[in-house]
Amino acid sequence: MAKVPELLKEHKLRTTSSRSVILNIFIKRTHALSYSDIEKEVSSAFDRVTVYRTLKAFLDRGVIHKVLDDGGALKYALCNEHCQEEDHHHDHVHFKCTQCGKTQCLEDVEVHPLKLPRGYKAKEVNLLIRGTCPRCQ
Amino acid sequence: MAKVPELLKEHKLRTTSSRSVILNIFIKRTHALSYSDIEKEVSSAFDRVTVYRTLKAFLDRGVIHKVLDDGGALKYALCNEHCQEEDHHHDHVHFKCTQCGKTQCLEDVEVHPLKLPRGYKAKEVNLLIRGTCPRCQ
DNA sequence: GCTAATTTGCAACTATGTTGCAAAATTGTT
DNA sequence: AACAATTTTGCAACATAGTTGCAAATTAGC
Repeated sequence: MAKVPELLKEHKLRTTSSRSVILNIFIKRTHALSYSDIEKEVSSAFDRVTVYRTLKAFLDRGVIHKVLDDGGALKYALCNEHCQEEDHHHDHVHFKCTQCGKTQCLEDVEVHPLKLPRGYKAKEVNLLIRGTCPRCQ
Repeated sequence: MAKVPELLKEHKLRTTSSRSVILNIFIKRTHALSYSDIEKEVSSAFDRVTVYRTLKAFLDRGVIHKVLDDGGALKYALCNEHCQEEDHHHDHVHFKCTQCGKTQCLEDVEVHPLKLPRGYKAKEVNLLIRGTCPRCQ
C-alpha cells in the first residue's frame, strides 16, 4: 500500500485517489481483473469512465498488461518489475481455470521458441492455457 | 460452394440461407472473422441476432472455433477436417499481423508441451502470436 | 497560494452480445 | 405436394463493454 504512490511516480502518473485505489487492488489480487471485477470492488466510488481511463493510463505506462481471455471482456494484470513502456517484456503465459474462472500469469513457465512458416515474424507471444488450477483440483 | 450443404448436414445443422451464406464466407476467407466482418459481407441481409445465432450454432457443432484476439471482439475461424463436438482438437496457434490486423490459424506450427507448476492441469492451449505476416513485410 | 496541465464526472453515443416470443422456413412422413 | 413437428428467423427490448467531448475539479511545481 505504501509503495503505491512511488509506483505511480515511477510510471509518470499523477497520484490520484482512483489510481491509488485501483492500483492497490491489482497489487492485492494475484489473478487478472476485468473492468467489472474492479467496478465491484470499488462499488461505484468512481465513475465508469474514470475506471476505464485509469486502466488505459496503466496500460499505456506499462503498469498493467492485457490478459487474453476466452470470454468477451478483456482482463488486465500487473506487469512485473520495471516493465516500462519501451522495453515491455512481451511473452506472457496465462492460465485460466475453467472451474473458478480466474486467470493468473505464470511467470516461471518457459515458452520454447516457435518455428514459424516462412515470412512470418513474431514480436510477441501470448499463451492462454485452460485447465484446472491447484485450488480447484 | 457446392459442399456447403453437405458440411452443414455433417454437423447436424439444417440448411438455411443464412447458414449457407455465412459458412461460405468462412470457406472463402483464410483469416479469422469477427461478427462485424461478417455483418459487412452480408450487408444486413440477415438480422444481427441471426448472425450471432448462426455463429453460436457453428461453434456448438464444431464447424468453427473461437480465435483469441487482443482487441475486444471475438473472432471465429473454420475448424479443420472432422473436428466434431466431442473430439474437438484443442491446441490452436493463431497469428495476428499487427500491420493488416488479420488473424490466421497456423496449422503446421508445433506447440511443445509445457512444464506447468505443480498442481496445474492443462486441457487446452491457445497461442496468439503477434507480428508481421508475409504479405506485410 | 497561484498557475498550468492533467484528471474527473456527466451525458451521450457506439459496439457487442443475449433473451422471449410469434411468424416463417425446414425436414421427414405420408 | 400437403402435413405436422421441430427449428430457425426477425423484431423488440435489454445488458454489458467501451469511447468521446466538454466543463469543473484536482494535482504538481513554483
